[in-house]
Amino acid sequence: MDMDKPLSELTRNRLLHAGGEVFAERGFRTATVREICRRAKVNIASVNYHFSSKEELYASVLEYAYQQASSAFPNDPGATGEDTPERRLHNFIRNFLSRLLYEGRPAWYGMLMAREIVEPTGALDRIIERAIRPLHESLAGIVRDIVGEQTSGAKITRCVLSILGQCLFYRHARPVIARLHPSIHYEDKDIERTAAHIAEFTLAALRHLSKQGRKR
Amino acid sequence: MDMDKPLSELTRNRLLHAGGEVFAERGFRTATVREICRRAKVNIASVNYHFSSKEELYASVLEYAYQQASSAFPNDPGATGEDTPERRLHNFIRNFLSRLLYEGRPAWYGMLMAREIVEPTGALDRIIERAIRPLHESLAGIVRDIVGEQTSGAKITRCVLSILGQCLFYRHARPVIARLHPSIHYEDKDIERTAAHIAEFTLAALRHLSKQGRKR
Amino acid sequence: MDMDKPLSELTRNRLLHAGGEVFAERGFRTATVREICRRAKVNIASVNYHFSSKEELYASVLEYAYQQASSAFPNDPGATGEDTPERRLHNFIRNFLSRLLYEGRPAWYGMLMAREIVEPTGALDRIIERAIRPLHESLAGIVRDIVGEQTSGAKITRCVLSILGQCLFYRHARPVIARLHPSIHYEDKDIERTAAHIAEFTLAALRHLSKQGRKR
Amino acid sequence: MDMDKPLSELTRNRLLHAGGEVFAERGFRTATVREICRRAKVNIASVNYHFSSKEELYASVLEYAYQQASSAFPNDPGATGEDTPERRLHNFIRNFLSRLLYEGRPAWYGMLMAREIVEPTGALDRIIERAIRPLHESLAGIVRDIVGEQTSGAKITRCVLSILGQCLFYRHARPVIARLHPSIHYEDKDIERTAAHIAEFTLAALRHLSKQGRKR
DNA sequence: TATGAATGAGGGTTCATTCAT
DNA sequence: CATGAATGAACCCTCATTCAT
Repeated sequence: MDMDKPLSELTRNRLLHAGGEVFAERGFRTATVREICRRAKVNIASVNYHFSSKEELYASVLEYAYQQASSAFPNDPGATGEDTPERRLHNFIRNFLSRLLYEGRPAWYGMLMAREIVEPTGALDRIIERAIRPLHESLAGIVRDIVGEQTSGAKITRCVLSILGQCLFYRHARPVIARLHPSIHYEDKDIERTAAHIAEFTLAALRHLSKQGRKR
Repeated sequence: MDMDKPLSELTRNRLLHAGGEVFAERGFRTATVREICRRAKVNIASVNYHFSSKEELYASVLEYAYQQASSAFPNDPGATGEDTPERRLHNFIRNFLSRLLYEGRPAWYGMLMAREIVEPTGALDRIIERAIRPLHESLAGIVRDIVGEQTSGAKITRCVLSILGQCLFYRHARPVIARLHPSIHYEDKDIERTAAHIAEFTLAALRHLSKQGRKR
Repeated sequence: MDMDKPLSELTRNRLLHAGGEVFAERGFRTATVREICRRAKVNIASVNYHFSSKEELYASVLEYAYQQASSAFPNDPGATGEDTPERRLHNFIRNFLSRLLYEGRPAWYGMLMAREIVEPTGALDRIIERAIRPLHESLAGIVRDIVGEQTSGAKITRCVLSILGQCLFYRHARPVIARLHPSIHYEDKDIERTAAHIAEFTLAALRHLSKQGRKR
Repeated sequence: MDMDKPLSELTRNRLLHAGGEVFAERGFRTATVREICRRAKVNIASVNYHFSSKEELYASVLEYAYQQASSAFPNDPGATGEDTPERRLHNFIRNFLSRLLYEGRPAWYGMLMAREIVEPTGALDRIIERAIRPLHESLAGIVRDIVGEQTSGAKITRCVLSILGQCLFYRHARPVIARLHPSIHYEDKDIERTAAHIAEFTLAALRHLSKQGRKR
């Protein structure tokens, strides 16, 4: 049958996938268009034909990765439903870790995000507005529900950073963790376990702050 | 006693400093030997003459940076003295953050370490054994002193990762934090404030674990 | 009688016009097929479909430009009518300058000719026989009528070159003239003024030669 | 003996000569760095090492050509000595033609100038100030000495353009002249003959203007 | 011991052209 | 007839490294 999928879509998609892999492995500058095209099995001029430049390809890969990750996992992790704030926090952490560490397709979303955060390119601003700021705000809402309204915005921000820092560390420091603590793996159930720890660690801290706040 | 080698030593040192700056700013692959030599005001062939290759220069820079940082800050942060474990934890966090974020000379130690953690080169293994493993173990000792001996090693490791993750996030995600939370700065007193938050956040969590442990 | 070919004719014509513009602006090698097709608003494959190659398009553009210019201006400038030779010379110069410098549609005939003269392509020979040789001969006839039959053909040729050189300089050196003498413009009345000068300058020279010839 | 001529000078000079040839033959855009390096028998990276870009090489070639031509022929053609204005005009024309058409080394000065005039690059402004404006002014002085002070500056400018146009035509239209008038050559004595014609043609015209001016 | 010129591999990009649709 | 995606050669330039001095 072969629905009327245009031929170009195929090449474009191949480039997006190959680009995602190579950019994730090597970073923007170190990645080469030639390697991407080799892996995508397309002509080297295709990048400029479909994306007009390496930089644009990179931006498109980030966009594509974001969409893929968004559709693979619930759209606004932890913010849905009428669960207790504690459960929403746990859900958020599990979901965020899954996005970062999940090894399925596209395996490189987390790595791309991590690279972009540490070594930003011109595409960072778009990423921040599209993906990161909503994440921060969503998490801040959950934290506020736990610690109570009397806690200052600055304090809540610090807590958000503490939570994200704990999660992202498993992505950023993965090579180091692999060497120092080889017993920590990244399968689904390992991610579950990691999420459980971070949720417990964080909840204890937030409850402490909540009590402090109420005392004042 | 070979007093007459200051000139070549000088060139070496200039290359180490310039290399530290440029590698920290641009990363290993993106940094260019020309730029390093330009900034060091030495001949372009000096890198290969003194270090035989760009890669060896990079390894030497990491080693040099580690030594400089070790002499600038207490050698084993938080492990010294006979303070209470809680104060030692706070000291450790403050000290680690300072190393990571301090902007004085050499400003690039933290950035180099952060880069190496996220995007390891061949030099990572040496770094791990020289700097990172001792750090992990030192911190694990403090955590154990707080939560008590009955807590499992795996749990302690997780806590160590949670602490380091909170700290490193301020380095890794600095560009993002600067955009989302421009009120967070990196002066000495800001580092102090960040350390205070992380210490409080962590202590609350650890005390919770400690109580849980005792219940069991 | 084949009334139904307007569409392909339209594409051809659009390519001829766009090609004329772009070739005139950029020259044969520097002009790109993409730019021409973009400006003609036709598919990029059209050039090879209608003209089989960029080179053939260029030759067709030259041919087309010649025809357009021939129909826009009297066919054999200065040779018609039974005017005095002096008036015919003035007419010739004005007409030739108009062809070269006229900015209306197609504005690019003069530029194409000028480019082809300075930097000939494979199409030059055709141009010479179709356009340039008749021009030279026509002008030589006028000159001969002024200086008299006793003047040698070689001398007449030199005079023809002197006249054409004066005219073409305004085309060839236009960028330089614009910088050195910004008061010289290229509107209709400016062309008239330029033609008047060249005609006066030339007539004085030719009359001198004429007198010299008669003395001998 | 081999005086201490640096080795680099050799490569630089080779590139200047090869660049002059290729740029003259093909024009700036069409000329390739590869071809230039091939002809100069140097590595392809040498252009960027010695001149940092193709564009800079081109500018250097123009500069070099100008200096070579200046030293090969009297510096300010026609302006020297206390000759009569008529002889100075003849000298100027002969000298200018020689620069343009001389086939010795570097044969390409005239072609480069001609190309730059017709199809200016970014280097045109420098050329104008260094070479073309002085030429115009020098020639304008001679013309003024012949036609008298009462003639307007605009008229003198027109005469200068008429003279330069006659001369440059032999360069610009050389391919066409070669086809239409194969009896015209470019040897030294032919240049002499061409100069004689242009000088005679021009002098007749200028004397006419001079008389007109005096009548008024 | 130190220099700066020279090297060649490989970088991203652009081009006229071709081909399946 | 017409399209737009695909091609591969060639473009200029940058790089870490080497070599003669």
